Amino acid sequence: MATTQPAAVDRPATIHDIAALCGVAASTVSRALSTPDRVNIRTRQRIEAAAAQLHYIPNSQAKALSSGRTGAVGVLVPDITNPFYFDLIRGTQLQLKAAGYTQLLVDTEESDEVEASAVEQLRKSADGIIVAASRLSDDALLAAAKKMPMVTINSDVSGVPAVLIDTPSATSQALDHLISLGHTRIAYMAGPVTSQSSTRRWSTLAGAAEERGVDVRSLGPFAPKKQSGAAAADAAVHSGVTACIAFNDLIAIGMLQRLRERGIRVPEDMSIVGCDDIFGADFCNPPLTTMASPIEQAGRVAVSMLLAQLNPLAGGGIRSRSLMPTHLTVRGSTGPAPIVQR
Amino acid sequence: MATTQPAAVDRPATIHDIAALCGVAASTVSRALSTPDRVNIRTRQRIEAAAAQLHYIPNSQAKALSSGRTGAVGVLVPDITNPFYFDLIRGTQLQLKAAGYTQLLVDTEESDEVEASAVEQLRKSADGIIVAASRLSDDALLAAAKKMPMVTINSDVSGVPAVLIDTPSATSQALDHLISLGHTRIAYMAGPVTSQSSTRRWSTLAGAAEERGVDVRSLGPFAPKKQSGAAAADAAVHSGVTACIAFNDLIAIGMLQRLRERGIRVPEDMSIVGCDDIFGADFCNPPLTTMASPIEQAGRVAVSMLLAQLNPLAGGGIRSRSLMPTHLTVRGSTGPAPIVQR
DNA sequence: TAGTCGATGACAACCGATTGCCAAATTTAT
DNA sequence: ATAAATTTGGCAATCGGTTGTCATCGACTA
Repeated sequence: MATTQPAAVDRPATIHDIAALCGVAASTVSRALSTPDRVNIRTRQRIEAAAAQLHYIPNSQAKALSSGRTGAVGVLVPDITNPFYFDLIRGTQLQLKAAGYTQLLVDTEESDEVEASAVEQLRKSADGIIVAASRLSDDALLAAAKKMPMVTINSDVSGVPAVLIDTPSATSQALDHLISLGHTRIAYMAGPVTSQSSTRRWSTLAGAAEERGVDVRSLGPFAPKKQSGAAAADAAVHSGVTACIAFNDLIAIGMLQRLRERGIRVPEDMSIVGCDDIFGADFCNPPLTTMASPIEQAGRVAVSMLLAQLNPLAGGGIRSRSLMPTHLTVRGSTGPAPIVQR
Repeated sequence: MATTQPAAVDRPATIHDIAALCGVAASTVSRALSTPDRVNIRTRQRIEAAAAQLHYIPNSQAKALSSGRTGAVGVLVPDITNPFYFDLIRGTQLQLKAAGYTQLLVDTEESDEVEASAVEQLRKSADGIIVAASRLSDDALLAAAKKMPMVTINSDVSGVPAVLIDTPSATSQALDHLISLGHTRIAYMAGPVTSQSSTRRWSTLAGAAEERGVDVRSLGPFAPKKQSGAAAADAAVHSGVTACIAFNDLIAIGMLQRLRERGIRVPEDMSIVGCDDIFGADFCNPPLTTMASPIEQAGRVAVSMLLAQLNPLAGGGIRSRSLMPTHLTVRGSTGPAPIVQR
């Protein structure tokens, strides 16, 4: 067998090999594979058979170079090791894969400069980008979005399609939850100053607190890492509040650890609310009351929105905003306010 | 100013634009940028200035196509959402970035087929790959390694460079730890059957148990996910052991949760040892005794080994094996064996 | 039977770089 | 001053596809 096979060296097959094997031009092979209707069904079948026989795998570089489309989408996150992004990444990965795209994951290290250079880099090597929790200014983001298709997650900039996770509304729920437990002196443990989510959440919280007539102050900012929790815990204790709403679960969990070290009981002496319901929030000690949202779904939606931008053919107007619902998940880290006020 | 600038449209600049601006050939620009010595220092400076002025960014696709080198390295992990891989990924990412490479992260979904096809795919689009916790057979892995530069993590296949995390030796430590606490009936909660780490660890453990004359049995296999912990916990309880060594922390943490639900106290009624010291192992309830190793460093080492393969120029023989030390971290999930034997 | 049209496939330019080869320019040696 | 040895820079092929243009062919219409 295999008498027809001319020179099956070890080098991967190209469309030229297929063309030679079938006695047609390379362009015909290209069309047969990408625009099947443009080619006679019988030649197409011959070509497909030859392709299979030679284990043909298209060279994505070459394809990208000549067509201008790379088949890749960049996904930028500030910190890969932050569990919050795991599900997000998984969501984008699954959805991109289903659509035949490749995911280029980039860790921007919580830095606006790294993020900007990554965007610039990706401009050549990706068809579009998804930017989670951008640290860029609104203007920079808008400028970037004009240069290449983009969807942001948790950045609300007019003119830039976005998936927003509705933590502000959940924050109000959290506040009501704490108020109903008798807390009146509450702290918000803020995230990075460059984080839009943090500032948005604080403004919502401050407004809600005023309406309800309770004392809510902002402490921080704190880096969104578990280690920052120690400083946050100390700040909270020192400020005399009885409950805290943390920027995210990482900080909240760090606080839990620190408070335990200091012998301060949660929730008896201090209630803690986190945000994101990350891996670990359900099994820490005590389990964390937190604001949960469908993160993986947020990733999928972001991909859908981006792909709609890339292939405008399919009907349906392009959504430019998508709000993901968020709800409060009550666990063991919140409880009645201590009776003895200090 | 900018009178010389001919047609600075919005399209990114190419070497041809630079060439035109400097009045030299495109090839000279290419050389000036990649082989500076091959070009007169004065023209080089002019070219560099022009490049900066035009915000030139080389097109990686084109570069890859003509040079054969992509400047990218594929990193394959079975499950992105498994916290164990976070630090690994971060390690590879940092080291690759430092060397000017791009990381292509792929989630192989715990499937050998997905893994195989990813390897095939990456053959064109990456210069080399790093495969963590491969689910491929030894033969398949060896065959793949012959086709392209590769470093595995936790796969011990002769002929394939590998970084091995020395959990077997730590497993013996864990066993001794449990024995010293008085345990004599111990279970190993096995991971996936296709996981080499799991089988290697079990054989080490079985050998050590025989030497020491204690009863260690293998239960499972269990998927390396937190949900599997429930089944694992029930199996352990049913088998009548007083201590368990779990394939990884995910299973161990899942067991902790399940045991708590069933009212079985840890460590009073049952001791649990995990493996990997993942995010969460220190703050679960009780904190998990586990086997820790420098995962991020493992990622860095894997990258170094791969880059040594890619650029054999630099002196120093290529290491083909690297063993990462592991140690037992004792926390609250292990304690003395219950006095009343059932 | 002549004329028209759609389907099909081949040719060739092109994407943006790299690189082998050669010629011109410059330096050095004689 | 001339020849030889080096630099230095340009031409053109190449990587592996995509895509616009055009010739060919058969079928259908008039």
